[in-house]
This record gives sequence, structure tokens and C-alpha cells, in this order.
Amino acid sequence: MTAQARGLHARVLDSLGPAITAGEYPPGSVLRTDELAQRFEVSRSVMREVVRVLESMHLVASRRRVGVTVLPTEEWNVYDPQVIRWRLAGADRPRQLRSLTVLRSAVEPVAAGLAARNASAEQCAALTECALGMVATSRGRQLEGYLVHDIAFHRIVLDASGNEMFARLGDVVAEVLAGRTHHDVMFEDPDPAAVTLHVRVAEAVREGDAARAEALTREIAEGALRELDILAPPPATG
Amino acid sequence: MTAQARGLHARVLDSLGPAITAGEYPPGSVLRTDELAQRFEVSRSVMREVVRVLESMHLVASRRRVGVTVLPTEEWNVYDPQVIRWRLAGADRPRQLRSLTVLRSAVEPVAAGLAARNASAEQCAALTECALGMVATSRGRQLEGYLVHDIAFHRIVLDASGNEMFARLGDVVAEVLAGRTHHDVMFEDPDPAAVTLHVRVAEAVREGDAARAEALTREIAEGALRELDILAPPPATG
DNA sequence: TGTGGCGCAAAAGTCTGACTTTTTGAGCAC
DNA sequence: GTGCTCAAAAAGTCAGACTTTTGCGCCACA
Repeated sequence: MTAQARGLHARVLDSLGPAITAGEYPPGSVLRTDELAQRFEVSRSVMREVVRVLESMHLVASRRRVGVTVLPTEEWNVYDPQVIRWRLAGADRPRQLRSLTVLRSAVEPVAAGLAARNASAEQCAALTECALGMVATSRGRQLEGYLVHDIAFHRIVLDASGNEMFARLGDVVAEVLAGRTHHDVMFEDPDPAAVTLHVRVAEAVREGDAARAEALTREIAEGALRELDILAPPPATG
Repeated sequence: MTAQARGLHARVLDSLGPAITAGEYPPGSVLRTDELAQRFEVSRSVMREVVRVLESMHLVASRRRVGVTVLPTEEWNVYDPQVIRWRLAGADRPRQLRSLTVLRSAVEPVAAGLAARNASAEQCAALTECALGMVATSRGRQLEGYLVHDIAFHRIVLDASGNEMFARLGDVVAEVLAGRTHHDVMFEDPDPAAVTLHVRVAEAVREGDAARAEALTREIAEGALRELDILAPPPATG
């Protein structure tokens, strides 16, 4: 559906990248460019370009006379959208989802506060529309429709914050929300409390009430964390 | 000092990457691989690998029959440490520094709260040691010594949070703190209030008081933002 | 038996040239 | 003016030769 005829480079990268992030080649493993080229049935040029990209993501390091070494997790560029996608598609998806949700819980409240100061009239309108859309789809198993509005809502807040670093987390948030809806168990309609909170955040932003927008978004985030604790308890449970 | 004999690939990348992030080739500009190869006096293979890496950072997009197009800023992988370094070295350093400081102000308080729950005994000890080091170097123009302890302090907090995404921001924070000390005007000794706050954060973490660790770190962050507002006022000044 | 240096070979790095594929835009026919 | 065809442009792919770095084994020497 998405693509299979995207050029050799992309295909090999999308095969080798996930394999590495999934731990198929544990840190310290040594690969050889020539061998990989044979395995994937591509020329050395293509494989070299793939390795270079993986190297720029700090997934591997290439050294003469040694080969291509898989780096430990702490070295990886975990903010690279590609790496995030690969990891979310892999085995440690739950851990990844938790990390990202905690990140959201830190960033989004502050972003909402800034949005209350900086949002344009158009952004306020769009935000309200999203909130209303969430209300409209909050009952009767319309999870997909709800998801669309939810993603749009959070993306607008991050954009409206006026901070570039926040804005670029829009895709990450989208992935997390989509992941929650699609993969994890979510037979139920969304939490009514969360829906209300979104409406109130839209209000606060529209009124320029930064403190309230921040506090309300913090509540949303805490709700998301609680939900995650129930669905996928963290390693150390009291 | 750092390196000049790092292979052609790295040298070309470190030349072309900063040029793009600095806006020397405005978004929409079209480059041709062959032309670039000639300009930098390297073979097409090397230039192709460079372009592939820039493409993976979403700085450029390569299309057949068109060439290598520079992408708009909103597309860039602004969390890529390499991109951050390039941009901090370039012209829009002030804007970049502000974005990153705002990001810090969102992340670090939450990280400190988590650190209070999760920090090991060793981490608590190291944190206290850093705080004491900051006190010891806070007077008498020992800015470099202070910086070392400051960076170490924040890195430990981010690590101790136990969240991978937070931990990986250690380098970013280090860059920001170093930038503040080295580039921006900083004749004075560090703000005594900030020093005290660090000591108290270390205390709070040691005592496992998450709420206090978070609140105190928020104060530190707000101080950093105020300082930035004075040294480099934001675009829209009231 | 331990230690230091010499040299080999393995692997990445670089270069070159030929060929393929996609895509755009110009020119032509209708 | 609309639509089709086709040629050229640029990236993509491949194959092979050569260079450079560097880990490690081997041997001489202490």
C-alpha cells in the first residue's frame, strides 16, 4: 500500500534499520558492507549509502579493517522520526510508547501555555473546531474519527506554541495517539473527562489564559499516563 | 584541533550541512550532485553519500530529473544533534538558543521529578557533588569550572529520570549551557540564586521529594529564560 | 617466557565509467 | 488549445580497480 517501488536504497534501509532497532543485531555486532550487499542483493554503492545513513542516525559506526559495528542504544538518535517509527513497529513498542508519552507530558503543557499567548485567530478557530469534532465522535465507537480530531488538536497546540522544537513533535504525538488507538486495547469510547478537558483547553487558549491552558493540558497528560499504567504497567510495579 | 583528516565524506558533509542550515541555499534551491561533486573536488560516490545523509536529515530531497532540492525549515530534523550543532554555529544561533532553552524549561522540571523517584544512591551522590562544585566555583570568575559542574549536574538529572528521551537531551543542554557561557556576554559570576536552587534540587532528589525537585527545577528554568530575555530579547517586545 | 616491532591482509574509503530509470518539458499533431 | 510522443536531463544502479587505514599474527630479541 504505502510503497514497495521506492528505489533499492529505501527498501534496504527499511529492512536493515528495523532489524537493528529491534535488536536482531545486538550492540557490538559487526557487519561487513560487502556481505550485507550480497545478502540484500544490491551493489556495494547502494549498501554503502545505506550504511552511511544508519551511521548518521548513530545506529552503527563504520571503521576500517573492523567493519560496521552496531552501537548501544544510548547512542541512537532516538528523536529521529525514522528511528521512532522503526522502534514503534518493533518489539519494544510498549517501552517506546511510554517514553514518548512521558515526553509529551512534559512538553505539551508548556506548549499549551505558549499557545495561549501566541495562537492566531485562525489557530484558535481550528482548535475549537477540533475540540467540537472530538465531542461529536466521542460516543458510538467512532474511534477513527475521534483520532483524527485528537491528532489535529495536539498538532495545532504544538504549532501555535511558536516554538520550533515543540512544533516538530507533532508527528511523534500523532504516532503515539495512533498507536494507542490501533494497537493497544481500546474497545471503549474515549474517556469523557479527557474530551471535556480538550474543550476547556481550546477555551483557555482562545481567551489567552496561559496558566489555565497549561494546567488543563497537564491534566490531559496525567490522564494519558494513568491510562498507560493500566494498559501496560511499567517494569517496577508497587 | 577537533579534526581535519576525517575522510572526504565527513569533510564535505561538515561543509555543505552548515551552508544549508545557515540558509546559504534557501529552501527551494536546486543543486545537482555532479556539480556539487565538482565544486568540492570529490567523486560522485562521495557526494552521493553526503546527499543521502542530508536527505535522511530532511534538509534536502533528491528527485530524478530535478536534482537535490533544499527543503523548508519546517521539514528539517531539528532534533538531530548534528543539525543542532550546525545551527548553533551559524547565524540564527540566538533563535536556536531560545528554542532549546524553552524546550529545557519544559523537560527538565519533569525529569527532575522523575529523578527524585528513580535516582540511584550513586546518582544522588554525584548530584550533590556537582552542586557543591557549583558553589565552590560560583565566585571569582571561575566560569569554566562552574560550567563543567553545571553541565554535569543537568546531565545527571536527565539520566536519573530513567526516561530515554530525556537522557538523550543531555548533549543539547550541554551545548546550550556552553553557548551561554562562551558566546553570550557573561562577565559576571553566575546568579547566586541559581546556585542555591541547584543545591536545593540535589537535596530534593536525595530525599525523594518529586514535587519539590520539579518546582525548584522550574525556578531554575524560569531564571534561564529571564536571563535570555535580557541578553537577547525575543522578536516581539512589549 | 614475555615484549616489542614488522609486515600482511582485511575491510572501508575512493574513484571512474558505463548503463538504467524516471520524469519533465518541448515540440508536434490533431 | 489540448493531448500525445519523444528526447534529454538528472538521479539511481552497477561493476571493478585502486588506496588507505589498522588490527593482529608472527617473529626476533631480551
